[in-house]
Amino acid sequence: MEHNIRTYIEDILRREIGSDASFSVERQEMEGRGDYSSNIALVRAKVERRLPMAVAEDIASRIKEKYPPIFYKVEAVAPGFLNFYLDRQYLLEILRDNFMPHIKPKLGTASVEYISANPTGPMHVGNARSGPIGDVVANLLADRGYKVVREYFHNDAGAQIGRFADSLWHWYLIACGQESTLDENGYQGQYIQEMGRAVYAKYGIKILSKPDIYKDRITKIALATMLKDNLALARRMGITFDKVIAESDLEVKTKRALALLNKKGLLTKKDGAVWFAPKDDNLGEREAVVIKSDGTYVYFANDIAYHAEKFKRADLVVDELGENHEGHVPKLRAIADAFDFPQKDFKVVVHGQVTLKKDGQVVSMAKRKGNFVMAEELLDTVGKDAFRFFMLQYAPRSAMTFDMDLARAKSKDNPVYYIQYAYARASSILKKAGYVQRRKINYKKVSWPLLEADTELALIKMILALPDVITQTSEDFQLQRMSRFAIDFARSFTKFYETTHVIGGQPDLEYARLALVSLFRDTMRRQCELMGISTPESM
RNA sequence: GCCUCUGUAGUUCAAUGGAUAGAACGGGGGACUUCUAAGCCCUUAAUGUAGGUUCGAUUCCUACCAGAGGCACCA
Repeated sequence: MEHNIRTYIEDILRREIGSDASFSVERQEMEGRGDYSSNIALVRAKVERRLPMAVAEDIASRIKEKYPPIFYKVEAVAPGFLNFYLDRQYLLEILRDNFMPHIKPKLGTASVEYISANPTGPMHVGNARSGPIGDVVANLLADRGYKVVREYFHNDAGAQIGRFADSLWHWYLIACGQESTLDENGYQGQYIQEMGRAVYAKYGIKILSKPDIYKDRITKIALATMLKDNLALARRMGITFDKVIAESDLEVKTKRALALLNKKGLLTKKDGAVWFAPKDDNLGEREAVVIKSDGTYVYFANDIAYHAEKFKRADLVVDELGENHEGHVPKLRAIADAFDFPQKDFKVVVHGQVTLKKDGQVVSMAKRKGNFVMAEELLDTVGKDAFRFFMLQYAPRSAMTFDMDLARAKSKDNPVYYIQYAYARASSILKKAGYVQRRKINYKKVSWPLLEADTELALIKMILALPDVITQTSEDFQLQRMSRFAIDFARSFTKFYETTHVIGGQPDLEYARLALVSLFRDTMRRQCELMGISTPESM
């Protein structure tokens, strides 16, 4: 394991209190609050029936006594906070420690499903938000020690697809110059009209009289094309899937999964249909039809099969969904119960809606209506890095508003460039000193104690804080923590850069500073890799 | 109607019940001839409303107001 200062302080405090009291330890950046602080005394005051300050002072003096080499100052501050100031020597020690090889624990297999866009139209921005989120979750889990399987579910079956097939046929008829009216629930986007024309261009009117054969055939081709496009688009976002599961291939597994549920008594018949009805459950919230009265499966039935399979082969299952599927989550959880998969290992990440503004207007994004902004358009406009970073800046669950025109005009304002710029500057210094490719800094030969300036120590503290940021984020999936930390980290380096000249001067000091620059660069690269953002050597 | 989520500077977003609510963009001002000015420094400005719990609330509870999503033999 990497060194985690925050949890280390937590451990110290826990030992001091000797109970499982809940309290927090957090990193501080504000002047006068130490490097880390805790509210432990405020929490304990109630239990011990003493004044918070008294408790704080008490703990402070005990810790100072017991751990003199770690903290150069531990202070109690009104109304009862405990502020820890880390000793410089101790910091440098951990820094050296971090150069030792770390053994990653083996945590088993994690399945992460994301994007899974419906193939009935091009991927829109709301869908695409799933990409960077799911991908970074996968990266974090891999970093933590899971063997990660990235999955994409291709919804190419069911009633919605039937509707799509009818619509496609309709637009083909129109292209042929035939009379035809589109069902009111039909698809009417630009893209499907083009597809209809493309079918006409390919077959002419030859297939007009054989809808029973060709409707199905052209739909299959259309769906396959859509899948291919979506995966290609994902690749442009820097995402490659290990597994693509097609709903239409699931039939056997679905039958088997339902049989198993039936054996467990979790299926009931009602109104001629078969329902999934988990018992121990408060209400019909989770009840859902799995087999329609006409004998066909609904999507949910296939989802049961798919999840049953995931629960079998993975130790951790993550679903990344849009908020419009949030109502589906209790049912998914019921599936986990049905297949005896622990709820704590089944994580559902929900991302909020993306509202788009274009020409000052809010654009609604309904696939059937066809008025949506395609992810591709956005990706073309801002590029992969800005796209990913933009999506990662906000808490996944939060709704976000996105101004297309602003994106076009101001993609340069994206903080991702601030980060990359800091990285490029660091690279530039190292290159100038001759250290990028051929020669590497030998961290073991660095006189670290020569680094004394506040800007240098601040940078070191951030380097040492990263493991904690990664750990926390891999647990709660609040991805904005990563991107925000990266911005702060870049700022910290920029401050150092602005105040300190690295090259030149006393050789040992120069070497130590070069080492710091190199370390910053390594650390930043790791972060960018986790976020899937490129690190150009120059800009 | 029922359920879920969201209301924070002009705008887009942060803040495990904590200290002086942070950034970015925008607005206003400024410095610098060194390794990259996509940079730096200063400044401007906010918790929807009304109660409640608490030593302490943007965070928890209640009501209200405003917005989004879900409540199909759709996906």
